[in-house]
Amino acid sequence: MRTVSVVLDIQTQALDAAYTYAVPDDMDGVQVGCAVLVEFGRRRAVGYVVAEEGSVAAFSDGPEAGAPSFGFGGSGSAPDAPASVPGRMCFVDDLRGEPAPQEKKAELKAVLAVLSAPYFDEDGAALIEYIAHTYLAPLSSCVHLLTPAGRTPKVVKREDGWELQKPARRRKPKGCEADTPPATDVELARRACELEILELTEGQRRAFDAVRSCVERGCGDVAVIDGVTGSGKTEVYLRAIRRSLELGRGAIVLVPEIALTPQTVSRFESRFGATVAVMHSRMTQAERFDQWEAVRRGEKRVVVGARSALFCPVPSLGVIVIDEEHESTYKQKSAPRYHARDVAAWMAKRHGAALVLGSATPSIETLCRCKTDPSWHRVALPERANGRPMPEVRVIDMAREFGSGSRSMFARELVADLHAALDAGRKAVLLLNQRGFASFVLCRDCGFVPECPTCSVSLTYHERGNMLACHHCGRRMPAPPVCPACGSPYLKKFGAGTQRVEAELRKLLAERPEVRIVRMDADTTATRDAHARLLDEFARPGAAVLLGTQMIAKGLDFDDVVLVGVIDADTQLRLPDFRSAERTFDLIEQVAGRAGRGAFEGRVLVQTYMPESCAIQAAAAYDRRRFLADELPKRKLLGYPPYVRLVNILVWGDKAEEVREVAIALSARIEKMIRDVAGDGWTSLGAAPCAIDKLRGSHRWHILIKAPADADIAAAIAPTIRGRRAHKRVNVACDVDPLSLL
DNA sequence: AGCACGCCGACT
DNA sequence: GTCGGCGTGCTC
Repeated sequence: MRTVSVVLDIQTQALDAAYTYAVPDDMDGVQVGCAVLVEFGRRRAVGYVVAEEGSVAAFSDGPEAGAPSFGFGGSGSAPDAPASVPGRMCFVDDLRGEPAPQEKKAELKAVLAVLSAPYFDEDGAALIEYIAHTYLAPLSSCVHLLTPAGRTPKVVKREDGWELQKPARRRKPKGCEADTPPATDVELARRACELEILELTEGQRRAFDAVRSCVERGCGDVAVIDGVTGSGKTEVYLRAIRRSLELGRGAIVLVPEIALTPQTVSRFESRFGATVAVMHSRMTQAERFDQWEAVRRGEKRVVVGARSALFCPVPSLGVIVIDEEHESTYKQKSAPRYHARDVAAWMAKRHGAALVLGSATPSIETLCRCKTDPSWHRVALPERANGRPMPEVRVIDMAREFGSGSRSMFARELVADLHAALDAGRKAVLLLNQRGFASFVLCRDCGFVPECPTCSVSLTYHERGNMLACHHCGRRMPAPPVCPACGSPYLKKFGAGTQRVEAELRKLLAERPEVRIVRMDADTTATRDAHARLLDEFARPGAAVLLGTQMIAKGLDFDDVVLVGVIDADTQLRLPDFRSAERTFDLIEQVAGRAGRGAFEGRVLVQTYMPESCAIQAAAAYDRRRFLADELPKRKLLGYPPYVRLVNILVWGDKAEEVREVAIALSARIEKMIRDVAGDGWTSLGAAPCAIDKLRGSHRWHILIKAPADADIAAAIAPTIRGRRAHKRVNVACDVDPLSLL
């Protein structure tokens, strides 16, 4: 009898294993990747076929002494069990060590119906298993990475039982179906090649050679293009994709969500035409599904999108490009907490594809990997493609500025340069890391600072509507006229946000009504096409100032920007995070790259109260070596990546006391695991409340673990995490290689 | 998650 | 005497 492993589409930690079902002899179409309807207990559920039962052994880690195996074999979730035999059904009775009657094995339920064509193949199933294993994530959350959002069948409970809801049949996207057969990859490559009119620079040629040999070798090599802003990395990506198409293979390009502007997308479309599929969060589910379908059918061979585009079903994948590789948007902040760069590296190996990572500021982890892993190759592009020099960066000591009598948030030098740029009819970009008007409000009489009632962070004052807003949960409330604690009328707004800088800027430029001031932050880009509209507004000929948060730091390419001002470089630097110096360095280098891209010389002014800090000094000198010489010994001394790996175990729930108890108990088990099995180089910092210990009403604790850089984290931690009994009201999740510890 | 089973308090 | 609270366990 044929059997299959099925991951149930029921979102709970307790059901996080594959279950085995029988396939009736007369049922057709049950394949890996299909959604199926099954009976589970006395309910019905949708599940996804992840393996033919006979092949389960291939997924299993292989039983090790005392450790439960993990994989699609089911039963792996049973704690402290003798190792199960791969590929054999293993009931809980067996695991308890009782002499269970073998006949129980026959009691398999049957698949009731096939609900869909396959969403993924064996490679996809292996990818699901890899992500679930590596990041200790629930299997069903990993399955949904490969499944088109909102287009999968569901069962819902009704009074009269369980009802199946199939997604509505989608009308054919207008026209363009049968009339012209899609061009072959080779033909697409030929057309793209004709559009390669620009001569590559020496650096681009070297980078392309390195990338091309990775593509041609087809063994999952990684090329890191370490190229300054404006060095022409995109042209290298375009040619890498063309080369991949020549070999009959498709491509995936990941960009940070915010870079998914028409500007970026049109670069790819003008080179590869209608074969480009675009995926981003502002699209409707139906639009995404149409793209997903076209990719799956092989009609579109190049996918450009944000993190989740990595899982688009591109047949015969030849190259994956990740632009701005250092960006933290590539790490998912909810389960499965995967890092697109690391998953892409695995996929490249599996598919015999190449991985191309590009950045002006590669992450320290990536730079380090290039030194230790022979399949990771770094190529430098130290010069801009147009031969222009990098703009001069000047650091302005704001304490000294204040000391000499200036009370403005703009240093005198910045004001002078701004007027000069605008006089010449050119443009300026001002960067500020804080949206809203003021970062917090403080009572001058009693020191009270209004906090979000559900998030334990201070509220940000927004001038629009005189509101206080929580930037974590989005809650908004009217700003109180007097101190809620003591009734004092002296509520002072501290710190400057984009709204306040905009107001100051309008005052400063009151004599110049013709100068356009465009503010770009999460508040002004909330609507669907706001991002593109604001950029168009800024791009119009003539003097203009673009004022925004980090979202303006990357990707902008306007020839007539001659001045970049960083209003407060310290906001990042002061965060209690071991990566804050690296982020500050990256931010300054990235934003500096917006200036002087065209024929005009650019200039960058960085305002700071910490002018001596190495991150700022080194960034101003474009001297990464100097930054690393300062930063790496600190990381080593304090025990942070890249010298160790981190795992952050998150514990949260509604009841503070229950969360605390679970966290402390779990911490004890972790410490026991470290003593008994993990060995040297592992440490646990114990259970502690999170820095933001309340978020959206949920109380949060965490356990930070440090492991040796070469440790097999999943293997060591899985028994403790997967093997624990799920608590009703307290959730536990793992964040492997976390980017944020808040 | 959802459903059953099971063991202790106030009520048609 | 039963109805019903939710604590515990199980679902291929």
